[in-house]
Amino acid sequence: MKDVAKYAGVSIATVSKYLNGGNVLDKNKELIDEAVVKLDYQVNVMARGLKTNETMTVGIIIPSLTNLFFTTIVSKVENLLLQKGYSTIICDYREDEKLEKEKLNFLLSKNVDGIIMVPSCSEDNELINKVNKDLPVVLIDRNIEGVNCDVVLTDNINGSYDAVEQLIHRGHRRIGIICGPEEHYTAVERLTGYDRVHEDYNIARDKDLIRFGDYQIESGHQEIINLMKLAEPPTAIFVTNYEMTLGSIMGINELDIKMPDELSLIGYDNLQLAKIIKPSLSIVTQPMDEIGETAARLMLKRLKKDMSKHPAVYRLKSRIIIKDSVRKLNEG
Amino acid sequence: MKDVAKYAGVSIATVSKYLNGGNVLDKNKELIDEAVVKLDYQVNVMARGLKTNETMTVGIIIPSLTNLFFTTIVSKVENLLLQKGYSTIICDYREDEKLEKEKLNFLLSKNVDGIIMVPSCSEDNELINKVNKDLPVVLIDRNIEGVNCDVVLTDNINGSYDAVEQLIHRGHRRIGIICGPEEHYTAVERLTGYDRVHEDYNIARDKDLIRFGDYQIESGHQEIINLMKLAEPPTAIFVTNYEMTLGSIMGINELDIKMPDELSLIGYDNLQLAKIIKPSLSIVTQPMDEIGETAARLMLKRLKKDMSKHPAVYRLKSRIIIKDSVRKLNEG
DNA sequence: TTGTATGCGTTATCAA
DNA sequence: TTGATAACGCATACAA
Repeated sequence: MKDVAKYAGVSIATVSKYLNGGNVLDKNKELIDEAVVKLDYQVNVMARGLKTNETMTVGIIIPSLTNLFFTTIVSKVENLLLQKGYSTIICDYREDEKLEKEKLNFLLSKNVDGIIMVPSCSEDNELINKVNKDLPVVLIDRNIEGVNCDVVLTDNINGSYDAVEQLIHRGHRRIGIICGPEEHYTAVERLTGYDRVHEDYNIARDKDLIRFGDYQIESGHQEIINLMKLAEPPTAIFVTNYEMTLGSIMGINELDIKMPDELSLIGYDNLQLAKIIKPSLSIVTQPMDEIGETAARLMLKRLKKDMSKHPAVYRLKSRIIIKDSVRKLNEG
Repeated sequence: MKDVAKYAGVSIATVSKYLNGGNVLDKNKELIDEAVVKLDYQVNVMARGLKTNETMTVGIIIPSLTNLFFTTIVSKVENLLLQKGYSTIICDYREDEKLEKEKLNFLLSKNVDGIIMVPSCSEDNELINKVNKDLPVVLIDRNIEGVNCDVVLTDNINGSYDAVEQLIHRGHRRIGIICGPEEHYTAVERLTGYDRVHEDYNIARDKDLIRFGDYQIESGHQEIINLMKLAEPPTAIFVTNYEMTLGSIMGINELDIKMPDELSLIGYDNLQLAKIIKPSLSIVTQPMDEIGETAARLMLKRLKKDMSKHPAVYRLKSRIIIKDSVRKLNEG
């Protein structure tokens, strides 16, 4: 900037003011513009940060960088924040709660301006609340009891409810579900939807039909085999995330089960996959781009010190798409 | 730090020196340690950076955040660099070359200390070389003609050669291959391996058996169908990345082709997938963790101004795993 | 070994 | 509108 000032024949203060949107004589504007181009001037983010106490950096913490659901959201967030000049430091904690805390501390030590995170299910609210006092925190996908920061969720309960209801409408009564880990936030919600629709339609639940996986491919594969090997297997199965959906399709192929004749299936999350599978797969899709967009906008708003409606809770709608993998059961 | 100095009753310079590994009287060490804990002191990365001219930040640029191969590598890199105190700013350019340049400039404007990137195949060497003059650049997965920076690659040619050779050893002569985009660095290499082994074994190539996809699920699905609908379909097919392998398995299911009786298949990249598919899938796996580790170590070395053996080229070995999806063809 | 003093590149204040 | 100047928090050269 010193060089620019010298080249343009004005003071440093004038350059700084102009570059930050201040008013300057037209003559000087031109001079400075020219100098900036000529000298290829770039602001020193460190020096600016030292003064403004802002790093223009947002930390993102997710459970895994190899989970398509999270990385799709992160990709959206990253691109939106970058458009506003913000860097994102993306950390994954590999589903390890100890690592989660480490990454959080790391981001804090790097003086990020805000944090967007998908917390582990046992993350404690005190820590989050404490962090949230110093800088904006936006939670994604999972809420934490007693936490008072912004959060962007999907309506897992209704999504699950609607999916199972579609099966019921088509005459299914023995409906299996492959859930995520028993204490997991979204897993609990999705199971709740399944429970409620059974209650509402007065259908007794069979414990054997409710399986808990770990949201990984292999458990989807294993649990669908367990379900289909029951003495009285389900006529339809609802699988509650992408990885397990993938696994269950492998299982169906392995057992040579005809879909939808011998089994109706509704999967989760990946539209692309749904189109490729034959018969075309019915799924519940979460609006990943919208989730990312909402989280990014919310964060940008907070970064501008706009704390209106804090804490904000967004419940985005998931969408259910019924395709050929579901058939109507003949009564009797 | 001023506060720490005051609390400990020493000068700022003493605190700074101690905190940076300098020698200080034991008595003062204790005092400073106590003050640091008491005041929960954290260095101001901006102020430090302003002095040292280092941001302790490495930029990572990849084509896509939704590609498992890249995100696995990135996850490894991120974790290793963090252990040394480095942040990573991860950018994806969504396979868009224009966006790629934007992201590169963005990272430069953020004064990152180094850049690790998977370049688009048409990235120009001049730009990279220019950047590489100012800060260390490590290329991953794809090399660029005429570029003089460090690069970490997989031996695609040999990996492909070995895979196809295994098929030949088992009596296959009509071997299909589903490649990536025609100009793509790794796609060209993997096709070269296919070509060479055909030459070495004196097997004529049939153009119809060589298909070009785009490394996405759908093209794997489409091309395997094209291959199997040939008047004289191949007895074995080699699919050259993960997404297309996924797609081709969908296609096999759709066409109800019995594997390996009617078709032998070798896929790519995902060990987990290979274990789940029935019959168990033969694959070529790239050492993703090793790639990430090598790139991270190389970057750390360059960041320490150790420029020995520059530019370094690493060619990591891929591994071929033959499982039940490949069968021995009866001669005659 | 310790402390004083300087400067890193900005932004912001205030006088001109 | 402009410019001189202080301050941000730290690292370091140099003097003590």
